[in-house]
Amino acid sequence: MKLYNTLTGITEEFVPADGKTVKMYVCGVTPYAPVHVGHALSYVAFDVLRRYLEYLGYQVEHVQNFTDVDDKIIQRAKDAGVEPEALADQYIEDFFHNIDALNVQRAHVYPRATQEIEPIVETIKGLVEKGYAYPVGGDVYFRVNSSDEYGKLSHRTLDGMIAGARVAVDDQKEHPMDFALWKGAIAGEPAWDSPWGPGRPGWHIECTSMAMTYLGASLDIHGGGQDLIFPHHENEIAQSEASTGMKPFARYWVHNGLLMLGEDKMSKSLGNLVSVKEALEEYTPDCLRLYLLSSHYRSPLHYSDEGCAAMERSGDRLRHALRLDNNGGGEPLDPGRCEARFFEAMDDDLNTPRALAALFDLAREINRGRDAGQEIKGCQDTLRRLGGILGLTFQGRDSSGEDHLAAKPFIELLLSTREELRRAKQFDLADNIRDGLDRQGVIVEDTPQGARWEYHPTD
RNA sequence: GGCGACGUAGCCAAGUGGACUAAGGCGGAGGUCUGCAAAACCUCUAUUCGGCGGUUCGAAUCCGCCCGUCGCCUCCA
Repeated sequence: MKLYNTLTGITEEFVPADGKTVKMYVCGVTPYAPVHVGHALSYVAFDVLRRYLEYLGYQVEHVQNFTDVDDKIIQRAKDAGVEPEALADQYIEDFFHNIDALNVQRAHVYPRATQEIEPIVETIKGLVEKGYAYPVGGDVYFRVNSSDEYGKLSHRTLDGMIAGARVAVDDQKEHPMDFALWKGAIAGEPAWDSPWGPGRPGWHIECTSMAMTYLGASLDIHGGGQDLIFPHHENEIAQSEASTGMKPFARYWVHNGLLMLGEDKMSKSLGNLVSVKEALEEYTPDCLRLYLLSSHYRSPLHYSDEGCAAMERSGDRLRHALRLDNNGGGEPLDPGRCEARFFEAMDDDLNTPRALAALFDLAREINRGRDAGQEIKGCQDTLRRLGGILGLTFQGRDSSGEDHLAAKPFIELLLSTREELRRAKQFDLADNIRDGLDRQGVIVEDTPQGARWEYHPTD
């Protein structure tokens, strides 16, 4: 398949270094707030990438970290009067709960920065010994000038960055762009021992260390949101390549576009976010996936209720095509053309909008084939299989909640009365019951198997 | 200020030089089904791709300028 590589700026044929095992590291969250739909966009995109690579026959080794020590966690924990570790635990649990609900396959390893301090310190030690980093005042900084390739991922130069004039001046640092590998301890904050005194890891070094610990010195794919390209991933490259002397640290850098809410990107720091939990209260997991996959993974996507609601209906369309039964035993319908279009789209830098279009066309052909009396079973199996590569479950809204509705026996009593009235051709009275229920939020639909109803609270 | 992305139907969104006389979804309009509805299905729904120039036999697709939107340069998926 072809993948766009941020490092080279072009779409390249992707093949893992050893031809069969894909080492994939995806940047995880800093757990101090509920996981939001923007995170979901990223993890669903990489989930689809992984599922597709596995479908192609590769074995994927998937590692995703938690940055469980950082300024924001410490601050939030202080505000909430809990230990930073407890706060992180709470949001890691939230992360798993919601990401599982979205049918995202779990990574094989989820290292946590706080549990990897030893290898992190070792990595920093090595960088200091080789002259790529220097300790000063309890901190350790990476010497940005030690690499003439610094800026190769984000495609910018040190001069250009400084011209931005938003670089904080710090007299301790040799160069304004030097970044912290180790931060000296501040009283009352979590700290670990190190050769430079007590402190904690900087933001970027943990990923370098954990990626190497669990996947080795060279990764096939390193992923994350586009907002991580600079400085996070740029710094990771600098550290990692300096540390091992091996280039490239990651062969393919894959970045997803950012989710927008209103005029800005959805982000924890701006506070304009919709949590996955909130979204799942309104929409099915398939609906959210369809929505997140309806635009290309590298494009920005605007989140909206209207958009999600539209996707719920399009999801119904796919589900319905799978529910149909054969209507006569005619010629089997051939899914080949749609299937080929699906794979062609997926091969082309994971073009999920086009892949979805192929799925919708397949659904239409199933509907048409059924009406024409053709054998549709094979096409339905294909639709289910291809949808599975996109992580779709084809599960509709769970209607079991209605069992708990206190009014259920009364509704069913009214409906059986209505059924008798209909049989007696007393349609005015029957329609009265239907309209009356409708006003209470109970939607009645007649089917060959009898009346179906659904409760939609009217708020 | 520097770097980058984008602007396609009422809305979302593919397509990036020639079978595009522009996918797909939502919405809308007709139809089938139904006692009537609903749901579902089927059909139709952009002579045109932000604007103006240019290159080319040929441009939504390449180049230039203009207008507009967004991202990164600071924590962020």
